[in-house]
Amino acid sequence: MRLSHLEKTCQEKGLRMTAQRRVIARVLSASEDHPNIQEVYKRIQQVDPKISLATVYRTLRLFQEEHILKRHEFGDGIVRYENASVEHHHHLIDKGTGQIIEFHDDRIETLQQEIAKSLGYELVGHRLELYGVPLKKDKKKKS
Amino acid sequence: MRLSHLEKTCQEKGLRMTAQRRVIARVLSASEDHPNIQEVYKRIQQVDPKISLATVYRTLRLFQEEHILKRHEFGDGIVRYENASVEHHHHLIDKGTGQIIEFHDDRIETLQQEIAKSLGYELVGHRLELYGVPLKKDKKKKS
DNA sequence: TTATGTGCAAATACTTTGCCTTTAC
DNA sequence: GTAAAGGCAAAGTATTTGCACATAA
Repeated sequence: MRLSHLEKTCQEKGLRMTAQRRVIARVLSASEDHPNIQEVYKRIQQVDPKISLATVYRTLRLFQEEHILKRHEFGDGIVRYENASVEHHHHLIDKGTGQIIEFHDDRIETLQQEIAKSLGYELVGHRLELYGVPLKKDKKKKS
Repeated sequence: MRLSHLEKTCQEKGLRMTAQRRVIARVLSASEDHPNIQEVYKRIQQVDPKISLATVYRTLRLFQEEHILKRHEFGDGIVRYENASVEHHHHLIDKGTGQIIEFHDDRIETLQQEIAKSLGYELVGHRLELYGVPLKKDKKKKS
């Protein structure tokens, strides 16, 4: 197959597929990390340097509105994007290196539903981020 | 007593207390919501219209760095502040009205510690936001 | 064909900074 | 007295928009 996952998603949503959107969709499909706009733009430039920053902004906003992308802001004020089609998960951010680790935990999900309900709400979304530093495992060679 | 809570905190931290900082600390002490900068500025203006926006920015940043305030961004791109001295809690945001409800739940806290640990990290911070819509309680008058 | 998308530059936030004046300690 | 803080306007960033041209369907 020649279409990237995101290209297919765009088609399914009935979005008009221009060359620019194709490139942007491909770049994002290929991204397994959480790039910010500048990074996305840089990657796009490497494929087609003609694509303007305005188009990138417009397209990322469109993809966001269509729930093709998720927008994040991990406490450093920088907006990042992530392919929304990947399985539901949360993030643990390494305060030292900035590395982002994805995780999922059903107990948390259940608990959140429960809490929302107890407050009189139906949960329609949530955001959970953990910030941590690596555990010191000096005791690696446990006697 | 004449000093607001935040004024005292500032003194404890050894911050130089200017008239402007006093006003800003008082306004924030009196705020029980989660105002954004514009709102904070407006409230400050009502006390002392001479205080400049630059000073508000500088002071809010300072208070943040000193852990006197907490910075939030609840998904709408607007930066909001909250008195950091209040007890630890999380937020549930009403997607309809934007109303912010605070809650605390020890089970969540414990679970988060556990998850971080299982990923090899020591938890040093976290962020949890729930987004919900009011439950329909039509059955209010349960037969 | 024709509504929609794009590139470019200008406009609009929002936030920080330089510099000179003011002030807390 | 002196280092730190404030006011103001200018400078940065980040993002959006107006408009003429290009293009997908």
